[in-house]
Amino acid sequence: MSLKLTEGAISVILAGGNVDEPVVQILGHKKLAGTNTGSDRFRLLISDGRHLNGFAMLATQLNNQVTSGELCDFTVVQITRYITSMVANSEKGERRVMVILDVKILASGNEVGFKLGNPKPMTDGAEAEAVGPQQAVHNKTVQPKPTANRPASNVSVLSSPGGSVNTHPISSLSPYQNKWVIKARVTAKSPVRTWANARGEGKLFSMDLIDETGEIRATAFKEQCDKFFDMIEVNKVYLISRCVLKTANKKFTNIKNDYEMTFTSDTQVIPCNEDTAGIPTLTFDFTPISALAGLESNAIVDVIGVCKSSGEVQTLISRNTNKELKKREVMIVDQSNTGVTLTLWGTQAEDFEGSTNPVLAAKNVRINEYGGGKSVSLLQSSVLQINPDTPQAHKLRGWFDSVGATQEQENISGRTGVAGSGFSANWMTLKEAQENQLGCGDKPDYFTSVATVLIVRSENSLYKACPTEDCNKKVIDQNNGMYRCEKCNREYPNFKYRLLLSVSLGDFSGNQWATCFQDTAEILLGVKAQDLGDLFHDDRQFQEVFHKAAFKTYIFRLRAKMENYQEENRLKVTVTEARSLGTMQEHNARLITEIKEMAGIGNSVPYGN
DNA sequence: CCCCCCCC
Repeated sequence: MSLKLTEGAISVILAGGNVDEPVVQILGHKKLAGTNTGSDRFRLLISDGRHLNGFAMLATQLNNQVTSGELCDFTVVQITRYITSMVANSEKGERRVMVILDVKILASGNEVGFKLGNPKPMTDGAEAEAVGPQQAVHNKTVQPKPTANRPASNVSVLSSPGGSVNTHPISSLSPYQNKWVIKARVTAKSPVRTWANARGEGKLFSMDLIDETGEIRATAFKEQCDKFFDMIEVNKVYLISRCVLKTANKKFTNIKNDYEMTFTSDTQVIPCNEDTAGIPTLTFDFTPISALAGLESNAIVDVIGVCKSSGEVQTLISRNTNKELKKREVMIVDQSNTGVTLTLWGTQAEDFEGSTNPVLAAKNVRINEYGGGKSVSLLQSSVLQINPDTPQAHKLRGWFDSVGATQEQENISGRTGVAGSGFSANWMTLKEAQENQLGCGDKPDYFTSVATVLIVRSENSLYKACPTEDCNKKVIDQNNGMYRCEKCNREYPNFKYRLLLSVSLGDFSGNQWATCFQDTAEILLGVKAQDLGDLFHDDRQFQEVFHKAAFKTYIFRLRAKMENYQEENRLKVTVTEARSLGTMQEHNARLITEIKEMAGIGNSVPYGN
């Protein structure tokens, strides 16, 4: 193998010229740390044997080749793909930066072991020497300098005489300079969303942009939202300039960039229909479905799988917003021979057609844990592609048609715990539930306890509710034979009895007050709410029902949420299910399994499997 | 200037 470097390549490239697949030697690298993992960048010192270039940026997808040592000092590589771009530099105006997109290693650094040739740093003289026709062309397409008195709307930094523009890599954008134009593809676009809070109200949409060097999120508020929403289309390429850059809050995004852009009244967006092949489309970093089980809840991942089955659209009411939600759960499977439930929301759920077993590729889905199983759920910021035309999707299709369709997959979304009961894992004693900070997050936590009913409060346990189906609002007795429902805003001649029962539950570790609504209260009391209401006039019989309910033991499914009541945090617990303990044999079998798991004895499998 | 992303 020849180790001949492409002498003179660096001066041509830095002058704006093109050199096909130059061979260079790596003589050093420097890590430019980002603020989060995944946003680190490496700057390489490269030599063509004649000149050194200390401003060769490595595309982030090649970072692992530096960290693995593959691109260590003295390594000789062929640069198979690169771009250059002008970046502002405070001392020297602009400088051309080379971004290395792909390399082929020709000889490892250890193998070579020394510096080839006698490369010298590039000087302005050297650059001038290399100026050719290309450089002359590029000099003519430099953007006009913004001036204070120029009308902003009719002179565009994007309209240059030759029709071509110098564009800047997304990876070079920062709040410290605003004279840039990016050429970027929209990979995701949010719907318009409105907000209203203490600081005001408005509307916005946001989009994700990528080019060969990186990605960034951009948001358009209010007027800009109206102005650009219809124009911006997913998968199209645009020339974008004059946005404001600010530090991205990593809490709200998984875009790998320390900054994000905000559109301003000055912002220009021009569709770009030419030379867009070099601008990448959305890239995925798929996690095999089998690996999802080992990841933490709330982690954001990309997944790809074939839809093996899909459920019906379900309608539910959000506990937080009281808004109606539509969701559809589909089972996707992949070559790891594992399946996971993927949850679609809204119109995506309604429009979904699963009967043809489409391949689904989803970017930025969130891992959820429910009942010991893991599932993935689309978020507003997720991207779902159905039957994408990619090699990976075709391979998956081939696997599914030949093997996957007929084979049984392990389902990591299946719940552990008592088989077929709908009960889930997360067994806890009452004390553990109190000590494990359950319900301290945004969402309630669910747990399961075996506990005994100690006290059942009869006071205020029964109330007269609106007779309308689905309205359980307490009615006001008008004392004229009519009952008023404030929620329905009307009076009825009748009502129905509803239960809202406070019970103290106890186990060996402690006790906990909990609330039972209609269904669970009827189970604990052993009577229907209506029948209990009919007994109301007979206090002895009425109280007897409550006495009989005490000292019975159940498997309780409990929902826990920490609430602040009179400046004190207290755990509010609701009974969502109360089940018979079953036979002692069944109960003991579960306990024995738990003990084995705790002690690490044998190949114990979750109870019920 | 948003930052909600849902349910069992």
